[in-house]
Amino acid sequence: MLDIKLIRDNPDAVKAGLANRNADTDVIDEVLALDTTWREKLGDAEQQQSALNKANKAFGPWMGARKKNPEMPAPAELVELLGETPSDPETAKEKLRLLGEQKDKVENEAAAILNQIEGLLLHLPNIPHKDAPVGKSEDENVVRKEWGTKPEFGFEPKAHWDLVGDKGLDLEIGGRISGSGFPFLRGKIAKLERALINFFLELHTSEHAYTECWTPFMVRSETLRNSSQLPKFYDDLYRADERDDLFLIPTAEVPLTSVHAGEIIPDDQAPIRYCAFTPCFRREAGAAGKDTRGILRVHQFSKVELMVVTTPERSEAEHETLTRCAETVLERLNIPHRRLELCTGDMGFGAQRCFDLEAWAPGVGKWLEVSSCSNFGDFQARRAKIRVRGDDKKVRLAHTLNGSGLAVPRTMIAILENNQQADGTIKIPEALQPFYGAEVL
RNA sequence: GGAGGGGUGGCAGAGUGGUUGAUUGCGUCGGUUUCGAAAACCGAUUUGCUCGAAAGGGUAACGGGGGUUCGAAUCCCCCCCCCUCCGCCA
Repeated sequence: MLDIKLIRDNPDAVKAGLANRNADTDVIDEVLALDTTWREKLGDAEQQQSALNKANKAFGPWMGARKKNPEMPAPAELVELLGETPSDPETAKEKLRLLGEQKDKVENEAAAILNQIEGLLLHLPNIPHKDAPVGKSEDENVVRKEWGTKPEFGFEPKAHWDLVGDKGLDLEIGGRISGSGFPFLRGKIAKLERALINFFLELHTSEHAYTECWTPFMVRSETLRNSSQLPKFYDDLYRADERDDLFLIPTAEVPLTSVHAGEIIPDDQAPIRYCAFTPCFRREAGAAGKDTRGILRVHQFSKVELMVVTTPERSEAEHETLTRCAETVLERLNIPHRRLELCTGDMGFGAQRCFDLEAWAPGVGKWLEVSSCSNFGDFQARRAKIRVRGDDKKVRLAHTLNGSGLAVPRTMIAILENNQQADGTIKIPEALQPFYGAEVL
């Protein structure tokens, strides 16, 4: 969520940022107008409340005093508020009740407006970081680096769906059980899936400083709002059913981001780094008919996620570190890949800056996104109320970051397609062999 | 699913309608004392919103949301979470 104070103080900068993201900017004027009214009503209500509080505070002692002396006059606070000396407590009560109703009315009006403002803010994306390249669409993303060399084959490389039909990737059975986009794996491919998950986790926990987590795979709507999937992306989520407020997680980012929700973390405990394997469930509502073949785009997939909570001062450095951790996975697996910096028009809703890692897949002849490493700034922290406290005791919003490390299916595609041999077998990358238990698949 | 107990400040733990944002203890920070430290003593120690240039003022919060009342941490209703026991089931 954007900072209402930033919008107040610097509406033009906010609009410019939103415009770079191809987002609507008129809503900012709407928010500003509502905000002005809200603050007027709030001040009004609080002033009335203040007067009522003073009178109420004096009321009890007055009642007590009247027990000893029924002639005890009403206290000055009460007289001041009512503008007259009440004849008896019952009359005073009635008048206070009416004043309270007046106050409630204004208070409710203010609350309704605040609600409206929040509704608008919840649908606004983050403002891009000043260093993020400005651009309209994915065509303007910037390649920051390329690693490895694309393999040369003495034959026409096959796409993964033609490579492993006999090795246990069974899309039809998945379809029979659950529908399209739910791959069924058995035998060697099932084992390869497990090997990749273990390899990822082992690398990030043993060599990188991430704490392994095991999270719930279903979460409440509140948890999804914290990390900004809700309210805007409801259609992309699987919901358990209407009896429970539970959704299937689209990524481990969701449960991990809420681990420290509501907390104030001392600066010296930052950065807090977590990683977790989870299945990810996505309806892919907006992508129907796109990348339908093989396991390019599926409704359920495995992923190991990296997530960081840190101070505003450290977040940029952490962003680079996190991205490097994800890149290391690809390097160890010897997969040709590149790092893309997303332009303002292509970044995800909550990101202020984002690097995508793309693995080369020679069979399908495409770069495949296997990781998206984002710095959210304080965008998620504001929703989740995650804060940090410095040596000077000052409290400020934390920064959150996350990235895949990595998504399994597309990494698997890259391994299969890059390491295919003329005889139809696939060489297992050396780093993965201890986890897979063989050199060839 | 059934029965019961409970959710209060960093922690522990009081508080059942009126100067209680909240007794007290611990912890933490500062000071006195000391060559230094411990102990002792003194003081400080939540966060949000809002008004204000600032100083400072106002307001809100005792799991969450409603209600009763002139007034709610305290009474009523709904929901969530934790604990114990029973049932059921990996």
